[in-house]
Amino acid sequence: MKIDPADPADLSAQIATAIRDEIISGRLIVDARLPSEAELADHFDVSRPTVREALKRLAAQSLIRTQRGASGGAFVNRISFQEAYAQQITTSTLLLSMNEVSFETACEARFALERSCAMLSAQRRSADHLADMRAEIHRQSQPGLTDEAFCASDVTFHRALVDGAGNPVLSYQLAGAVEAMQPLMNMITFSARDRARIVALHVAIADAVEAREGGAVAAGLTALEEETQTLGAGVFAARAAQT
Amino acid sequence: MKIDPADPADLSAQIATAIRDEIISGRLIVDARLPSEAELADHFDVSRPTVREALKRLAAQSLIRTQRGASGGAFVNRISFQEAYAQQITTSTLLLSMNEVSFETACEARFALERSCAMLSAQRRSADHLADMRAEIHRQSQPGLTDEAFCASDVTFHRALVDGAGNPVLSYQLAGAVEAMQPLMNMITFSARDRARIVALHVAIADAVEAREGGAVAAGLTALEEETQTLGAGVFAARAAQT
DNA sequence: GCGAATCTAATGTCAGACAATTAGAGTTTT
DNA sequence: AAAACTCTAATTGTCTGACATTAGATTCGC
Repeated sequence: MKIDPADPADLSAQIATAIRDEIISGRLIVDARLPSEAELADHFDVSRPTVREALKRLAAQSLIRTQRGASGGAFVNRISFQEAYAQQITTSTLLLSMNEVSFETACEARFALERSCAMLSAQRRSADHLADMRAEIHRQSQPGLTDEAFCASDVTFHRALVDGAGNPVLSYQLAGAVEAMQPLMNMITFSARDRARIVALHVAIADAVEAREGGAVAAGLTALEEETQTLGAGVFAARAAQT
Repeated sequence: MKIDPADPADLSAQIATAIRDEIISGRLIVDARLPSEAELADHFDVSRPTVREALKRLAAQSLIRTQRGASGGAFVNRISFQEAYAQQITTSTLLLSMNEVSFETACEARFALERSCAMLSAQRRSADHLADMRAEIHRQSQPGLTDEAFCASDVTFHRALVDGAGNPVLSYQLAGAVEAMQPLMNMITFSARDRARIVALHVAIADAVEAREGGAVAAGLTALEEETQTLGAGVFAARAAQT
């Protein structure tokens, strides 16, 4: 591991970067134990609090985990799909909410990405995936559902569709795209007629998945995108008029 | 902001979570200044080093930035697309390298996602995007190129294709998919004949983009996926035989 | 009025100490 | 001999207090 001269950057940031590079390059493998905080402090010629700040940075990215007690320490963490999901969703959500990304752009990206699962999901989906989709459709059809619950069910429906492709990498990448849209979707008020149209499209998609017709699934998603864009445009216009 | 009782979790982790929730929920908006470390320490009834560890966790996720000097402090950071790219690539790369994701699965996901840009990129690409693609094709055709340089050029080619869709959210999501594949691609040794085939497919894709034929772009990507899968399977078989 | 020196508030870093936790060795008991 | 218990040592978690560094704000001098 390299040392750090008198840089303008924080020492803890430099140390974190140095260790992160060791992990990414593979020189520190999964479950390897890092030197103790005291040893790291000695090696980098800094104090223990500074080393600790560096380690917390890495812990925030799920790159390491720490364990107390004798033979404890910091260990290189095998990042799980679940942890990666969570980080991706946090980053994507904030990126969208902080950068004035238009509803149109976000929506377009989301459906374009989801269509990439259409073929695979139609081919590979299990009965469980289909049952999940049908269950969510049933839930969405209940009257008296709040808009938030409707959106949440919508997300679950689409997650089932994506997971049907049976490719965990694809599921991971799409988690960010689908979930990050939820705050934007939550701004929409769904009338009964809107919901009926959306549920009808969901039914069409589920039918296509059941029939293993990938092209029809993609077409259904495209129709759903148009519907969603129309709804979003309405909300956008109303908000602009209000201002 | 809520306080934290005697939890099993680290105090710094709890504090980081509390502040992160404030940011995600929008109660702390972009460029808002957090209380000083001393004030936070007082509020949460912990010491300043503990508060600092919490803030470093947030800084590692680009949620805040800090500034020294009078009227300095920690500010809610507007996460940029560039920062989000970097985080996504780091997470995706580690996820793939640490979880024994098969080349086949990663490759399938990558091309499935990239095909989602085919239509949009064919419709919207500028002359610049096309020129970038042509330039990379030219570079890839040079003899004596190292495998690493060939892969790097390949990534640049595909980034140009993706950026051609003119949707920053799409570009962000795909950055992880395309870049995370690079370590896996670097394990492949490309023979002259392999390169010729790949370059020919790149030419076909570029031609289709130039002609604004989205279907042909998607078909080209599918052909490229097959070629890549064949190459990857060869490497995989050789490595298995070696063991 | 403008520039330079000073003040001040905040983060960055350090040193040393103690608390809490846990694995493992050693000891005692059955 | 095996099991249960105790003790020890190593390591992270936290606290206190201090000093260094930085950069905006203020004041003073001209």
